[in-house]
Amino acid sequence: MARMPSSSQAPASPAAVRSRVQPEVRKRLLIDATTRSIAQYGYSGITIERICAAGGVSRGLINHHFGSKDELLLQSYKTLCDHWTAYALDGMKDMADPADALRSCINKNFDEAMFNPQQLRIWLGFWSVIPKSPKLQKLDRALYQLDLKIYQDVMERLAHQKSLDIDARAQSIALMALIAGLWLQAALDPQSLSATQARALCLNAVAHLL
Amino acid sequence: MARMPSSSQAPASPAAVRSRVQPEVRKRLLIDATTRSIAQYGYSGITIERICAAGGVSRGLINHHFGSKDELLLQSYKTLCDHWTAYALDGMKDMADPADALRSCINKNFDEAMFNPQQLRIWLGFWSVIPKSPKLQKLDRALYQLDLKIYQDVMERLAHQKSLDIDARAQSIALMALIAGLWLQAALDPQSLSATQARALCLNAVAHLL
Amino acid sequence: MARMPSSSQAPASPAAVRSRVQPEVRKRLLIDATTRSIAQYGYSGITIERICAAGGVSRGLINHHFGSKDELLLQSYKTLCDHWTAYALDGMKDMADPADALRSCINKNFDEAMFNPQQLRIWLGFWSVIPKSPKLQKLDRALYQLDLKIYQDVMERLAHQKSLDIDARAQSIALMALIAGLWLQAALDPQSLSATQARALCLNAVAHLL
Amino acid sequence: MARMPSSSQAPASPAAVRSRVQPEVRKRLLIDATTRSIAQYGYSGITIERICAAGGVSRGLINHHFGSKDELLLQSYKTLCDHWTAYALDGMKDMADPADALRSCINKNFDEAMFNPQQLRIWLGFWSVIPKSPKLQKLDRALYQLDLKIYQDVMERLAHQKSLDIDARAQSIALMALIAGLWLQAALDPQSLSATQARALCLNAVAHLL
DNA sequence: AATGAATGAGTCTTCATTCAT
DNA sequence: AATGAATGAAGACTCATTCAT
Repeated sequence: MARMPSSSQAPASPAAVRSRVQPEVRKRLLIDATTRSIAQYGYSGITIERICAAGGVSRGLINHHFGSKDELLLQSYKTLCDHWTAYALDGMKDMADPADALRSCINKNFDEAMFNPQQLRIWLGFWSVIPKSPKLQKLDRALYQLDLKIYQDVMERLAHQKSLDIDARAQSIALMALIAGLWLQAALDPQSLSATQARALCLNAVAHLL
Repeated sequence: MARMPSSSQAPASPAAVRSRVQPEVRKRLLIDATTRSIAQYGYSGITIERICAAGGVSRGLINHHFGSKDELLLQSYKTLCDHWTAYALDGMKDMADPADALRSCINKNFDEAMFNPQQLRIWLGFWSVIPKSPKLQKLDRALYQLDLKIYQDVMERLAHQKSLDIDARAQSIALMALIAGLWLQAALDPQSLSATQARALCLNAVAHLL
Repeated sequence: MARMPSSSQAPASPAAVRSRVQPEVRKRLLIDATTRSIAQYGYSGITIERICAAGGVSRGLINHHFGSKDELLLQSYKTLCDHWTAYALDGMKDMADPADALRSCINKNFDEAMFNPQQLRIWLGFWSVIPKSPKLQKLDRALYQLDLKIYQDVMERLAHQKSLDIDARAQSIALMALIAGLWLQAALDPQSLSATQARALCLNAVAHLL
Repeated sequence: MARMPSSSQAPASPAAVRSRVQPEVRKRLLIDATTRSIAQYGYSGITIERICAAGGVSRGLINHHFGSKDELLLQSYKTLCDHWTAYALDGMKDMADPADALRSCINKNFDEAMFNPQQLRIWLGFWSVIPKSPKLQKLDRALYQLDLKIYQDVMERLAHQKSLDIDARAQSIALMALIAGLWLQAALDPQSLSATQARALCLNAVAHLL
């Protein structure tokens, strides 16, 4: 099963060595260091210096590979979205039963990899700057539409199977908002909401479909 | 009817005059300028200079009255929460019918004063820094518990009235998460969600109670 | 007689005191520190830090008063041009005899205040960036046209007085180019050219008019 | 198309290949790229990256061949001076008539190859850093003395031929300053001075010798 | 010889804060 | 109480140079 946040290891070496790797590998490492830094310091607490320290590389490397901090952040959000997409779609195809698919979808939102304060605060951090960044906005919108399509498809299959007359689109928007709201609450106050509880609330919200 | 964002007036004075007013009045003005600035520039885009410009006062006044930018932000969030609380509670007492009360509660979340991109982005801005600020966290937690209590009470009254056997607390958490998720979505992509649509989704979620 | 480069004194105080002066006074001081720094370090050797050190103020003050280093440089060149204009025009009006006026004009180009390596290198420094800066270009062009007009007027008066048939404009352009070339040579290799020698060459070039 | 018998020519490959050429060839290429870059970006706008891009080689090559950027610049100025010297002397020997020689000398300063904004700004760029670089200073001084000698010789021959009593050295210094001043003016404001006009001014300045 | 990834010192700029007036 | 000049720490970015490949 796919593990979402690849947030790997610490720098390890004291950076004394001038290790030389493929640009793509370096970029991945820096993107990873970025998301880890957001989790650690908060979105507004990240600096080039901190990210590079987290990645165990020198300060100049971000500009070398990304040109600017903004571009790194953009790429990081893109990667985050891509990972989530791959993760959410993962295993959906095999499921013949739409009910299973819907349950699977919901469950993924609340498994350990996703539903933990660190990960959720990464999302929250990006969300807060989306309104001011057209590029991030575009990425977010695409992600939303993709997710919406997935939920809507599943729900339509379910409705058809059970001969229910529902507005699959509206229900999907509601379910996604519910999930987002639970993520948000968990990011703001992890104590107030367990993964089990959150998952149950979602499943209950679509109980009439299952 | 209560108007939430008191976003009132322009500097008014010719700015050349060193107008000397009551500290409390100045504080209110600065807090107001702060929320307006967040709406305009985004949370990470606010600076002392911009806030003071928005308030039509000089750069030194914030530290004079609040001691620090952080304290101003804290007071601003407190004011935002207080306003919301007063607003949400407003008119609740008069309602004998719990169904009316619940509908009123929900409606307030999506009226013009609240459910507009500017206002929602103010909330989003504060949310993003809550995980890193214990003081903001505390305020937010209190607000959440208060809101939760209100919803729970109403739901319990409803359940009793209609002899329904529900978990009022769980339902309240779910409803609040749904509302928060809809706010978030509207903040991220105002085009994707109308107030009418959002309100309908919430009312539908509690349809079994009404 | 006007003293061109007001290049005054060193910081004097250890900057421990937070001296507070009128913005205009501060701006003058910073502009003065700028030209002195160009003389000392060369145009490409000036930094915000060096200029502020030369002015005995903190690093942030330039941006406070000028907004950017570029703007400071622009203002500095403007001041340099204005000073030169005032200086060159100074005393011209009183001279009834155009021959005296021309001699005076020439002499000013080679008196101690102007014709010294430090001062000439300031001009050279600015010249080198004029081709890349439209704003500096504009200032320079205006200065050139003004100077040209002055020389041309004097020469026309001279020609009229002596009933000579000359192209005053062409002669003026040539004289100005000769002066500029001598300035340049003195800036590049002060040893190779004395003020006396340079002055004599110019006077010789217009001997037929005097 | 028939394949030409490979005459072991330089590949001129599609740039993807790591073409390996004689060091001297590479140096020439880099020096050429340097002057072109100064013309394009201005002296203060040149970077190792830009120069290498202009030369179509990788970033590391300058330090590989020249050791430092400063050394490259020094070599570039040397080359510029050498070219000028060869160019100015070129054809001088054949001229029996010193008047022709002087006219030729002057004309070369204002032909298309030299008297164009790009070329003149290259000179201006170097001039601006000469005061701060002893090595460049030395090169410049040598060039000046050489040029001076040439002009002086020609003028002495002319004076002898026409039995004129002139200070050939002083006249040469003046002529060179006039030329330099015209170059400078054309570099600062190309619109203000045509080659024809500039040439005429110089010829007029030595009319008494011709 | 050639490449370009990596480094880190240097620079401009931003901005919260201080404080003389 | 109010102003805004002054400070200086912190940040992003530039860029010559180094060096593994």
